[in-house]
Amino acid sequence: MTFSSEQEFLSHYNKKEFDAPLFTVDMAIFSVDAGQLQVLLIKRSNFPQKDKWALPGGFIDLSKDTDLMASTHRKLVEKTGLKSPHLEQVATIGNATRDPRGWAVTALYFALIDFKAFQRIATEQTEQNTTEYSEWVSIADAKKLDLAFDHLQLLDLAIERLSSKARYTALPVSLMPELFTLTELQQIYEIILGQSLEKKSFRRRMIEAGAVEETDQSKIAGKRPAQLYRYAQDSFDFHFPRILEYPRENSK
Amino acid sequence: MTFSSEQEFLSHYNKKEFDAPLFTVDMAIFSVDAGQLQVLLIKRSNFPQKDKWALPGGFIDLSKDTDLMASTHRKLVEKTGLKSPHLEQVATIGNATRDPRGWAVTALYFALIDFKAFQRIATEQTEQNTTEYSEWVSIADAKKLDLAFDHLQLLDLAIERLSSKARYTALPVSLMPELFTLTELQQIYEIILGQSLEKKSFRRRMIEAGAVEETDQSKIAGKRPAQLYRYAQDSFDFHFPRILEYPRENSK
DNA sequence: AGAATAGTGTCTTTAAGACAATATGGC
DNA sequence: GCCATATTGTCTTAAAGACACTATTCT
Repeated sequence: MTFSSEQEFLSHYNKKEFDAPLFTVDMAIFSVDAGQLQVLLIKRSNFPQKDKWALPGGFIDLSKDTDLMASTHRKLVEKTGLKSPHLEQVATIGNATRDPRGWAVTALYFALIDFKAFQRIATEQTEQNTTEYSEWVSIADAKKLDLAFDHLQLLDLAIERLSSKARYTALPVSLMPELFTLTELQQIYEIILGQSLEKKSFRRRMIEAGAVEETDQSKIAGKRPAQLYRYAQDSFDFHFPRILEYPRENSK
Repeated sequence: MTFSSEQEFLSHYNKKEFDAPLFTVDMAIFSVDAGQLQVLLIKRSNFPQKDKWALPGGFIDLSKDTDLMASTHRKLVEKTGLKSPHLEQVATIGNATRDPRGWAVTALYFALIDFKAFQRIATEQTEQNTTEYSEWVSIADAKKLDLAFDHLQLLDLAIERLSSKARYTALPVSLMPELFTLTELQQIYEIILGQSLEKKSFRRRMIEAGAVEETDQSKIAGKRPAQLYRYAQDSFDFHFPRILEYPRENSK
């Protein structure tokens, strides 16, 4: 059948005639608590892979979601109640075997949220509007679970992206509350990178590159009070001029 | 309807019951010729957007393609005849308005190929097995065209990824033949970055980081013969320790 | 005073940028 | 010898790493 115009073509077009892959979005929602990087997992309440732990995600709602980011954002709000955390696409994985229902594609995102803010919201909305049970799991524990589908691999991709971006961006600031001390921020970086950082270099880098700015407040928590800083850039994707190095050989 | 086992669920599952977005892969195939970055565009021979220039791409073949990369690779081979160029995912874009047929998602890739190798293959297989007309277009020209769908935006994304990776990886080497001179390689970098680079810094960087290695051959092309080098890493994703800087203020 | 945490001084190191100088081969 | 292009020498600069030192508060 041939058509003489775009309009005529479109009026005859029926996408159900074609075999399309399943398409979902999945996300790794990260947070830091108890000195460890945590990820929010849900327990699947439906087939397939019922009762397994999985990354939150699901199908696009073609009538509600205007674009991929909006769809992911909607799911994130449903799970956490948080409106504007950092959300970023990691990769898109698709193959014939990852889902027993058939050829399936997933767009993988990761989100970074402040654990304290999540707790505040979670206690407010006592009744979660989700039927799925969810839980924060440390990365170390998550890697030991038998996650649904290829979600272990997806989780690895997301962690790798996060830690590689922590080497040259201010991204980890999005895991912090509005005001924070540089020591607190450094601890978050160290958890993400799995490596300890030089205090002086870290502070100099943050301040001199203009990533953070002093506030007039300080935080008293036992010992010497610490200066509170706030993030001083528009985007968490702020790039430092250089990468954080891996530890040098000859350091004691 | 409830199911008592995964098997029972799957035997009743019919994906056509659900409304899924259209899913395609698209790619920006880059090459350098005549001192300019070029992209391979095809002229669409079917509706929708018939007769418009577009990035090569299309639907997944669920029976032939094992995964997304394989599908993209197959399309790339169909267009260029080249088997193992660099191929990399850039991003996945999906929304309700980018395709008149409905909610559509595309996984965008870019490929880097040696223009000379392409010409050689193209003349070998005189009869291209593609019905679509394709043509190399310089980036400057491509940006002036009224490309199909949101392909102008996709092209921009791919170019941005390429040039940002040229700042800290050896990726542009994949646009070169097996053996090349450092001056030739530097020219490619300069075209991609749209910026001239310091000769000494460039050579030192390439050699000292171990990205390239001398061969015992040299190239005579008129004036002083130049040493031929080959790439000395496994992956084109080799990272240099630092980024190439933007030109300094006080340089003459 | 002592402990613990916050914050600074300052020397070293690494790799890039600037730019002048030298080398090689064709004509 | 002259020109064009290839290649090197070497000084400067930017920002990170190392590590010791000082500062502030609590008990």
